[in-house]
Amino acid sequence: MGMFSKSAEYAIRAVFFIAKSSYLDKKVGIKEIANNIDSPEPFLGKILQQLSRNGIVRSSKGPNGGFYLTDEEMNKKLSEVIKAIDGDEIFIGCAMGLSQCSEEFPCPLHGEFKAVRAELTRILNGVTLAKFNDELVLGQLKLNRSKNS
Amino acid sequence: MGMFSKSAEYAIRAVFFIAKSSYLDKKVGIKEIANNIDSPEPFLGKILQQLSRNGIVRSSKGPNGGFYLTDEEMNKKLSEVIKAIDGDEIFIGCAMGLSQCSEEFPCPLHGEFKAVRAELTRILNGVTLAKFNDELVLGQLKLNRSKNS
DNA sequence: ATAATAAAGGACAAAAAAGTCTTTTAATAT
DNA sequence: ATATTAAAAGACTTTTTTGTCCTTTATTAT
Ligand code: FES
Ligand code: FES
Repeated sequence: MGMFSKSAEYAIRAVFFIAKSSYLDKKVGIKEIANNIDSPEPFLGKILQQLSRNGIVRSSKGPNGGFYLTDEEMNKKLSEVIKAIDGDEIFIGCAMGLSQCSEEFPCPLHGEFKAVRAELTRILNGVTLAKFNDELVLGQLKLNRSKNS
Repeated sequence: MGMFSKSAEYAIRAVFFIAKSSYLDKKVGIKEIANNIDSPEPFLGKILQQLSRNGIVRSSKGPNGGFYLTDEEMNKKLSEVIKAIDGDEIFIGCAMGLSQCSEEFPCPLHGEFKAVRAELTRILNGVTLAKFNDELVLGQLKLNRSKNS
């Protein structure tokens, strides 16, 4: 695996896609999101449920329903998305898996890994869901590796 | 999960323990390692097999056998340990799981995540298996969170 | 009111990761 | 040579993650 779980990866791609759509004042359904971010549709549904329950995205049912963000969600941080799906272990856990990361009884990697985690946290706190809307609309950034889009 | 898989976490703790033992000119068996790093004994056996096949640690069978490092392995980098167990996805993979990380068609997080990965790589390349032997012998660093050490 | 739509929820299924157990192979001490 | 020791190897089980499918609930358009 990479840095995050598969679920979290789908979640990241999905929220940016929803952000871009909401920026263009469009709600989007699971199917459209899945097609645009290369994720299995029903599995993505489960992930969106979690994000919705955690207040990361909003949803409405019925015709013309779908997922969207208000200004409130647009200002959420990417770190909150990760935490909603993967928990906060990556932000606070010990590099070599000791039951808790401790200053008093540090593991060998403690000093150096504090820095890595801090950098990761800084970056994920600095990225809002709205941050890349302009570039995404202009097509300068990608949420998939497909032929089209 | 944390940054690495459970297997990789056990591997990291194990190699540092073996390094410390070899530094004191002692071979160590699976049981002793498992007891000292809080890992399930048979599962650790599997991990040590992989490390052995990948040339990270050496082993000898029979009475007084066990795992140990020569000067050659003492100079291996922690990044090699991680790669032997988890592969190199964490060092080269796209933050949001696109099939490949690409400069030409970057994902929104590309710029910032390059930095995180570079920092991670720099640190794991900078740590040799021998690096913490003195501190481990002195008991200043821990490989478990148990009552006794 | 009714039909159509789309997310929510729950029950499953498949695959991967984590963990266990038993047998085999190699080394050494007697 | 033989018994003993300890890792290697392989088959297996359990748990977690990933993914699917079907039913229910809420919303909207007619
Ligand atoms: S104790 Fe291991 S990272 Fe802090
Ligand atoms: S394209 Fe995503 S990190 Fe490089």
